[in-house]
Amino acid sequence: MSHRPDQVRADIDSWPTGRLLSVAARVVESRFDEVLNGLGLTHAGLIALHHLADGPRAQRELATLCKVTDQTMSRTIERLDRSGHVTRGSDARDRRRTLVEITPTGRDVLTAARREEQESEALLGAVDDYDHFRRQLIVLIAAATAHR
Amino acid sequence: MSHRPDQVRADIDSWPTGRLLSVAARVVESRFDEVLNGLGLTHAGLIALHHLADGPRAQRELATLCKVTDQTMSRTIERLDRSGHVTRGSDARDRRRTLVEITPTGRDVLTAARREEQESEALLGAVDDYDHFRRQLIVLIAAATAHR
DNA sequence: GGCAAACGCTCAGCAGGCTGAACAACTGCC
DNA sequence: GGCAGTTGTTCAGCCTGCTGAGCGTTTGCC
Repeated sequence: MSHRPDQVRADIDSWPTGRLLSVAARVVESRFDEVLNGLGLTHAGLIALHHLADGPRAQRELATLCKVTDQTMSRTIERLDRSGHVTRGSDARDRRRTLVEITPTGRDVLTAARREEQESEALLGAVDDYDHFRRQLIVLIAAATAHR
Repeated sequence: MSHRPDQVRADIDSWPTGRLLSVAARVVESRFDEVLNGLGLTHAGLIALHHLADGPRAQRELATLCKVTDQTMSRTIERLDRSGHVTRGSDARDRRRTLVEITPTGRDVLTAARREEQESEALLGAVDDYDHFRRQLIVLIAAATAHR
């Protein structure tokens, strides 16, 4: 009862778009969890590593790039540090700053994760115009972060 | 440095789609936070109320509809109960079950939230084909939840 | 009737978002 | 030089996801 496919369908149609996005994000990301787990990484950690590939960065800079708050990034980096994927050191020029650098292990893990990422997103074949879909998401994020 | 628009753009282009979805969800939902706050509600609570509009439901049923785990729903309901938006009572036919029912206050708040929801999603004007975009999200969620 | 299995919910604990507040280090201006 | 303000990070605390485990109730089969 109340589980007939058409009813579930009608139901989800009435959801606010924000919620659709959030559910979609969860299901897509969860497909990748196993891989990440095997590598001792998390989604947030992976994104941070991604931004560290080109060289060390201050935490705040990383936070901005990853579009999260400084506080959230602080914890993410702490975990990456504990797991040996990055090292932290204070900036000699400005001792308020923490410079975060990817370790060789971190780099290996990043490479492996990137390789698997492609395949893991196979699910997205369900979307008819993948590139267009991604562009829409990017436009949306830009719109939201711009005029504010 | 490294904050030139084209560079930020190039950067985000390389993000995995799951992450784009998650960031988009956050920015869209955050636009609605103030309203929700004013009503003493949260996003999770609102979705639950939405599914309670047609009558009382068991918690597990609610969890399924909202696409979250039983445990997550348990806490959401607990908060809605504390804030007076729902009441909980055990099902006489099956005392394992908790029947959740929306209160008059809950109904008022739901109506108010729904009204504001429309306007709050104005941001989504940035997307060129809104309906198509939503359909893609729904297809994606369906694909992920189906063959599993 | 009785016992094992399934079911519905909660507790514990972790990760990842957020805000507000604290604190040390730097900057700027007098 | 010194003090006020800004900046970079962290601490505390909240909400929402998740998994794993526990506990009471119901079901089903002998």
